[in-house]
Amino acid sequence: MLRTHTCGELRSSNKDNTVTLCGWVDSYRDHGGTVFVDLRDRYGLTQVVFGPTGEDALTPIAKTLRGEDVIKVTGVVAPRPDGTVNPKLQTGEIEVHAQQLEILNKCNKAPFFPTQMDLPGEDLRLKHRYIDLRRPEMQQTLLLRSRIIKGMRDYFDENNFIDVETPILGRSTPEGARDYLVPSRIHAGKFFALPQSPQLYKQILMMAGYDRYVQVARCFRDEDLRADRQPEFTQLDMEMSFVEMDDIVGMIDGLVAKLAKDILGIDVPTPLPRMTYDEAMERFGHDAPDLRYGMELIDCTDLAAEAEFRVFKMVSESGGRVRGINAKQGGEKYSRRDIDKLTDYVIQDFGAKGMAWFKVDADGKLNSTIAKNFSDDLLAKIAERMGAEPGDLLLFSADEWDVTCRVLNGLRRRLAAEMKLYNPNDMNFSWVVEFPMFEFDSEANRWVAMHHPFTAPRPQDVALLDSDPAKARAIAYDLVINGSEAGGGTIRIHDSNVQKKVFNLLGMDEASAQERFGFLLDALQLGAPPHGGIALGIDRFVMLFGKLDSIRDCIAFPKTQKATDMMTGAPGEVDQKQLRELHVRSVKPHE
RNA sequence: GGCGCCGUAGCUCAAUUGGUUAGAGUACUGGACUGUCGAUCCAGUGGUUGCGGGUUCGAGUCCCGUCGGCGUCGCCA
Repeated sequence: MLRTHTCGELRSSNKDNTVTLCGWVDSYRDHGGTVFVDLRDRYGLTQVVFGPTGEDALTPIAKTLRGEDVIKVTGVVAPRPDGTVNPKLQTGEIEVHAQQLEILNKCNKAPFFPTQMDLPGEDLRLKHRYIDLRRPEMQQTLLLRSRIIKGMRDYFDENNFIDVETPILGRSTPEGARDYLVPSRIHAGKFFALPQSPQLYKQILMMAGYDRYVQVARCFRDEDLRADRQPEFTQLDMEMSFVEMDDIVGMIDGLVAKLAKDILGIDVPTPLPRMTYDEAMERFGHDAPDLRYGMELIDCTDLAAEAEFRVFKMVSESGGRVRGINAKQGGEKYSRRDIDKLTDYVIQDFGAKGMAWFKVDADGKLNSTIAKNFSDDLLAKIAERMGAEPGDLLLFSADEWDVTCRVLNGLRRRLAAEMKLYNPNDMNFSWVVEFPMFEFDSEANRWVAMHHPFTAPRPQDVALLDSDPAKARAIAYDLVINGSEAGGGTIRIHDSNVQKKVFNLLGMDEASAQERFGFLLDALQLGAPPHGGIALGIDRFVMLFGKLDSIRDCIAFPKTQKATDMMTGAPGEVDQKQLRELHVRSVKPHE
């Protein structure tokens, strides 16, 4: 090693030691006769002094040091003079009096500095990621990520899981997300796909007798990005045999409690609370509700039917729903202008046709531009149903059920954030269970699997696969943290006949099911144990445990919203020769 | 693909209703200084206002297009 210590470890007890430190110049203070340099590495900062007590010849060289130069300094540890101890630094009681200085690498014209107060734009941070990653905040996040992954690995190791790697080059399955494709050189015209998840491999491992499998698995989905979504992301993937839902959920309960304790120092009581999908949608309008605050959805469809107000009346008579939320004491905070903005928001983002609202007067009466379309008696009933008190703001969505869900979930989240209804440091863990097996895709005019096509229906719902697929519920469970889906899993189908039936329901005839998933159907008839599992989104765990707003801050080298790497410039052009070898011709758009 | 926000010095930002030579802080360069720790003081360098077009006597500012970053809807089994 070029160094004897890190920049975070010297204390008064090292007095008179001769030490060698290496690191980056965090800052320098040139006083003429004396030059102070704060030397930084990922362990901390140490003040190095060049001056009359050190080698005089060093001072002229020390004067040339600038931010982010990489240097090696040898010197003697000394207590700082009285009155110059820096309590902000862990090493603040000492300083190193330099005797030798070597500039290992000069930093010329840095586009920005890890030390600067106002962070530069994210594009610049991503382009020069090596500078951004020097920031203590980024280093803490990557350390947190490392600790979370180690905590997970240790936990599953203690529980007798085997870590098995699965292929990155696999077969494309048109179901689900868009695949990243890799052309095959050896097989002209054929392609591998990068895995959206190791789903089928881990099921096959169960059939192979590896009854407790775990993997930190990189997954790829070629879909549009969001603040919490990257095209390549990391899952803690696990699968168990001879289990029921409670076994998987209980195993994860234990993991969550351990991580919360070890990482955040909080006690999370287990078992974590569970709620069915239907209840979540009814009470919160979303399958991953944020339970850190109330403001639940309240149904007023029956009352709306009595109103003269055309929108309410028509919606309730045509099978739609009229639901609302009560923003407690929101009447003053939200002006008419603010409410107009909320209306634009729900129209623009969720396809709402409008938003009805009432403010609750000091005497408890509902007041709004639409109030004249309601009898006093009806207004009183609505107020009572909504638990209205003076000063409250009531917001309503009247539309088809799914629209009211989207609109009110959006409003609920936005208002809760704006009105600070929860402490951002609070952590809430829960399960949402019993998801529907299928959703009807009106564009494709067919059923699609809500989770994936290998999800087992509840035993009592198997008959519904034939009679009423919409009503069939899956043995599925999502882990929800603070209103985010942090993971999801299911018990899998282990009966080839049920699997064939589901494939059939999803519009696959026997031949194409055999073509795509024949290996699975075969395996399901050659000794398949009952099994199930779950995958946790590690990037999101880091986001939530680290209180970060962007998934990009949890990943060392993330992609931009347009799925590019600003540092390397990927994706990039390739030679014609490479394309020819791959039997691929590139056709640019508009040509 | 839709909607929205942003783009001015290396960096972070300002620039009145469209009006003179586009400013400040910081970084950088030179100088002063033996105890600072966001060091201080003096002086200086630094600009195709992302790019292209348009409106106007006049555009950083208004309009259209385009590129890039971000947010969001669709999408994400």
